[in-house]
Amino acid sequence: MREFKRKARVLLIDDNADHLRGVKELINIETSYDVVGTTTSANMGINLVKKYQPDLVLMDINMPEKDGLQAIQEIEKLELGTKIIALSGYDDADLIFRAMKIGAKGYVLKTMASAQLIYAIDEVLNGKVYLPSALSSRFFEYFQRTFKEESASRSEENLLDYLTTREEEVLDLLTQGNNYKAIAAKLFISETTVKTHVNNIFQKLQVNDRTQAVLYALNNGFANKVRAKISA
Amino acid sequence: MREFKRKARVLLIDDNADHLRGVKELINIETSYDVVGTTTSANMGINLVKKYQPDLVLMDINMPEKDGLQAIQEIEKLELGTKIIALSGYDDADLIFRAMKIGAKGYVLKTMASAQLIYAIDEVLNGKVYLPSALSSRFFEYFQRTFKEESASRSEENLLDYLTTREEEVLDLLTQGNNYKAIAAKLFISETTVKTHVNNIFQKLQVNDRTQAVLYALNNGFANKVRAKISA
DNA sequence: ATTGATTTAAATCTAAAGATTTAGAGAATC
DNA sequence: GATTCTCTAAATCTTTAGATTTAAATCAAT
Repeated sequence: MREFKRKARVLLIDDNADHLRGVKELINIETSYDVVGTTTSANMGINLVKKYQPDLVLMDINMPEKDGLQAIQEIEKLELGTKIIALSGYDDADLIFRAMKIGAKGYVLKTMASAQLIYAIDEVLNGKVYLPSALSSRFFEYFQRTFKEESASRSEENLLDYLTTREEEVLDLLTQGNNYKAIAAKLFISETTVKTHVNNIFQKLQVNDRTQAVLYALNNGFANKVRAKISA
Repeated sequence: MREFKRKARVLLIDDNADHLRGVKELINIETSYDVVGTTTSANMGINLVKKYQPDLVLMDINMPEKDGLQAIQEIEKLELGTKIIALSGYDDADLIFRAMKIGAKGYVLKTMASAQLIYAIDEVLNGKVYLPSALSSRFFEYFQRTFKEESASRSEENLLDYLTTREEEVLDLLTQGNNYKAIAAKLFISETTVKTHVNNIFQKLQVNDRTQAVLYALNNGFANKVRAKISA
């Protein structure tokens, strides 16, 4: 599991100096990785990433000065392939979700056993994404809740269902920012016909103008609906 | 782990009759759960769910007749609180992602050890979401790839960055479907001023009308941007 | 102190959007 | 065969929307 061509280089960022020392010693004693730097400042950490280009960063995300999540995003923007494991005191689902969303390859609680942290480091350095099962469970619940609302609002009464296929085509072109002339050209019909369709769409969606129609469509899964029809 | 007030009721759906029998025996021998029904047809499975209202459904998602994912969605729509574990022969990231997205509480490969399946059933019946770590790794890679594109296009050149705060407020109201008059009223400024702002927004976003402006905003993380400022 | 950016505002004009009515042709339903 | 639905189209009219120019007040920064 833990064979590397060269010793993997690790950078530690944690505003708690005690915890920082503890993790550093843990890595030095229990693994063959090199701790190339430690810092209690997120901003300094970003500079050290640029300087040392470590393979892995352990990032505390509960820091007062700068948000650790923001720091992760900035490191990701550098596109150095730096792998990041978020360290946190909280198993808050929203935090976990946001960390993973912006590209963290792992998320470990500070209260977890040292072996858990080392295992996570090993896995991530081996190119995997690792979340302890207790946390991945949290993540998935949050994930499903997030996507549930979409399908829930879609299951109620979706005014989009009343549209005819032609009206769907017109609305699709509306959601791409086309005006009457462009829609007429693309559908090979007259501009007045397009106006008729658009007005009917407004009636059915109970809106007053194209912007509202487009917003309704986007907020009620129109794109998914159209793509589903195309792929079916 | 495996204490229930009443014996949990399980329904098996798998077009492979042999596999179906095998899983049924496995559950009968190794667990205390009741297999209340088995079927090789997805449509029949949905009917059986309505009839028996099982606690858990094991759903094969690689069936010829009907797509297992679609069947999962239909069961979810019934809102009976039925927990579903997807069974599949493939560890395809897209399949895993889609299954979890529509509400599957687990995803287990047919090639996995029996113990793995039983563990997944236990966990899910205990209210958890369970993905074997090999598969959750796949899931997360897919998840991050999906969200990466968003932040990537955001990191390039985001024309939204050139907007002034007032212009952001106006655009925010545009993305809610307001016309000039409504925006003027909400910002306590004249309609002509709003027009000026809107025209400046068009220039900066390089678009021709409000619909395109709204679409640009939504496709480039405008909502997130505004909310971030508010919460900061 | 002056420059530059932002916010405000008005006037004017053209173009586009939206509302409403009417209507014919074809397909599907009953 | 009659009816309903969909797609097509035009005419007319009113209302927004959008382009362009000009300009005053405010404010931050050099």
